[in-house]
Amino acid sequence: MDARQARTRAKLLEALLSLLEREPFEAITVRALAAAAGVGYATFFRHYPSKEALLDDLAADEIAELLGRAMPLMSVKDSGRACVALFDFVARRKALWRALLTGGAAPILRAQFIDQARAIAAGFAGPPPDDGCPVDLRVTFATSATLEIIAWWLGQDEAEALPTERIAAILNRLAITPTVGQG
Amino acid sequence: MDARQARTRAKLLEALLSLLEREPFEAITVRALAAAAGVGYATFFRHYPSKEALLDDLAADEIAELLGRAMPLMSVKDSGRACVALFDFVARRKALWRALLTGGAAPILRAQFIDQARAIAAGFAGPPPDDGCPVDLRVTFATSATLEIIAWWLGQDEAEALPTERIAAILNRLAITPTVGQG
Amino acid sequence: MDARQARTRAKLLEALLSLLEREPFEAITVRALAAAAGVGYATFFRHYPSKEALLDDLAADEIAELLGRAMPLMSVKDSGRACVALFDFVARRKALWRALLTGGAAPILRAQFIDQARAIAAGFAGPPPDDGCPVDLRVTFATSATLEIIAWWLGQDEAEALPTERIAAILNRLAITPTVGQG
Amino acid sequence: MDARQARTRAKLLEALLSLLEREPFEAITVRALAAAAGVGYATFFRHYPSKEALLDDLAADEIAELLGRAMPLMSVKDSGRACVALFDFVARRKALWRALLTGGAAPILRAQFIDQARAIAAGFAGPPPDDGCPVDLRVTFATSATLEIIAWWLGQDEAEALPTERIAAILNRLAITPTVGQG
DNA sequence: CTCTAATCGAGACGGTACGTCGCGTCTTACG
DNA sequence: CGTAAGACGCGACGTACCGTCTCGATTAGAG
Repeated sequence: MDARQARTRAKLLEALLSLLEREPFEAITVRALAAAAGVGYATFFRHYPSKEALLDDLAADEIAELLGRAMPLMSVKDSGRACVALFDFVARRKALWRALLTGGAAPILRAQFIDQARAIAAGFAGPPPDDGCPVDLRVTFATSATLEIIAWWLGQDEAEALPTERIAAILNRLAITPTVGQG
Repeated sequence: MDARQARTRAKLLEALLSLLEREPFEAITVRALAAAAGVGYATFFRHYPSKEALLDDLAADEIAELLGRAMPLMSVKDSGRACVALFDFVARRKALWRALLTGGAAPILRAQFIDQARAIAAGFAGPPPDDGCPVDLRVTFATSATLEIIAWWLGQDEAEALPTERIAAILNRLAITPTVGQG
Repeated sequence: MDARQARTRAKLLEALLSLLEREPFEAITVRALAAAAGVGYATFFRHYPSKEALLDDLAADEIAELLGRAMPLMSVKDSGRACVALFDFVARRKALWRALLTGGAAPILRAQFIDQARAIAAGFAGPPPDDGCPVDLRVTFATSATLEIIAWWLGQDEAEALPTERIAAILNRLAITPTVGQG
Repeated sequence: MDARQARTRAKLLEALLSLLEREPFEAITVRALAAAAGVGYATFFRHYPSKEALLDDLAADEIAELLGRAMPLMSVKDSGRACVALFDFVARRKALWRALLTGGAAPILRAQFIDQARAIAAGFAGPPPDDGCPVDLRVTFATSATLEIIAWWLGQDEAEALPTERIAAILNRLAITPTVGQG
């Protein structure tokens, strides 16, 4: 791949990331994006068909990194550690994740998240415990619930927000255990 | 209140309802709405500041009716019956609820739903069991999870979709019991 | 005629007059007019088909009064006195005449003025000196030129404006004498 | 400058010119203009802030050409020739000038005309004969009177209209001589 | 002095044009 | 000769007035 292409893509991703911390995704125009990236307006469309596609790209990276931190620790008996790792990661990039989970960005992020989660779930060898709940629903539920809890936490007042261990424990109890364990 | 106003409002609500069954909310323009309602374009804005506000109104009605069916049956020991009632209601208005839970309509519906759920939760006398999970998060989680599961169910292929009792049971186990009970 | 009607008409005329001193005619909406007159919006249309018609009414009164002052003094040998009377009258209602001669009000006023001038000219018995200039053009020219000079005078800075005798003399020389006399 | 811009501007001017021959300026909407020019509606505003500005542009061209024909012939002793040239020019574009001198277009045209006339007057070296009439008023009067006489002539019935030499002579006598000469 | 009809206020309504904004395509001028 | 800059067509937005209309609530002026 052309080095210039890679550079442009990187600049666009970075620009989106920086704009997202200042205004909601819906309010970001392609023109602003191109300007912030120091790139011609038409050039944007040579790389992405829409700003949604760019966000999708950004979300893929971000989520992959998040899951890369949390999933290795995940196991039936010790999912709690994974949850703590997850919140530690999110806590370090609050502004970005707040932007990703609110407004117009949320559906795209959600879809990406579910896709990646599904891919990982498919990788697990063992047959899921059959309690009548389809695997697809398990994944959807766990993912959505996780995002929901993260979003709620990010929306709280900075001062009185729950510490990461506490919120991680809640996440584990409400979203992870019921879908991973035997129910 | 002027009888004309009430008539116009009703026509607008009905028009939105009918358009929602054909196209996603984002794709519905105010002009199309006004035309479908047989109402002047400017008249729309005399009643609602935006199509979102109209949707909010519609959602409020719809959710109030849904909760009116399900909540009376709700109790700690027998929330299952409420879940079945809920899915029976949704099943009867599949097209509409599909529209409400997908695309741009979802956030508005979600917010309405959480508001109404919070109001109901506030009505419950007894202090919630303190397991470290704030009431606000309980409500948010239960509501989101419920909507998530409904949305998943509506998204399934008609042919192989789970029967309402089965999906209701799953809803009860994943979303209701963990937040209502002692955890 | 109903006393209420007369009262409403008077209130509308007065309202227009007062609004004209604050904003140009084009910027005055029928709604503002009705409000300023303390009259229902629809009521306006029960009296005048448009704000132009109301202005026409107002202009007719105003011009009739102006001509009533100036014309009696008019004669071939002593038109100068008439011109002074004319400017004295205008000077006393500067704000109004400024409004009438600027912006959207001007054409209507002009038309009224020419009509009334033509009517008066028709009343003069003697055949006009035939120098090849049609009477209609004489009247149009004299009227327009008069209004033009008045408008210019009203547009001048208050401080350095010409005294009425001076401007009256100019009016007499440029507009009146050439059309009344033998040329 | 971009060739497209020039092309668009030309198309807009031409469109206005052609529409003016069919309907009064006030009745021409920006939408109709854009459509007649074969140009997008929003594109209009990329070139002119309002239809008035476009008319101003058109008027500037038209008046410059008119004055270009008439002024070179102008001199104290032989202004008559200039008047004839002026009416010859106007006669050749009757429809357009009728449109320019009636209705909403008139004030704009008048202002343009006075501006250009003032510029030309300022170019004349010699000090004006001081008869107590300010130069500014001279110019305003001569210009207005000229336009007035042209407008009257254009408004006459085609059949019985005065020949150009006759109306030119009248113009010279009523408007030009009194302001250029010693009065 | 009453009663009946004209007149009024209030304001909802269907229209139409406005000027703005963002999109995604396509032309052009420049390096 | 390719590429960024940006002009363009499109279409929805929300605003502002327009003039029509339907209400009741007054209020003349005729009987």
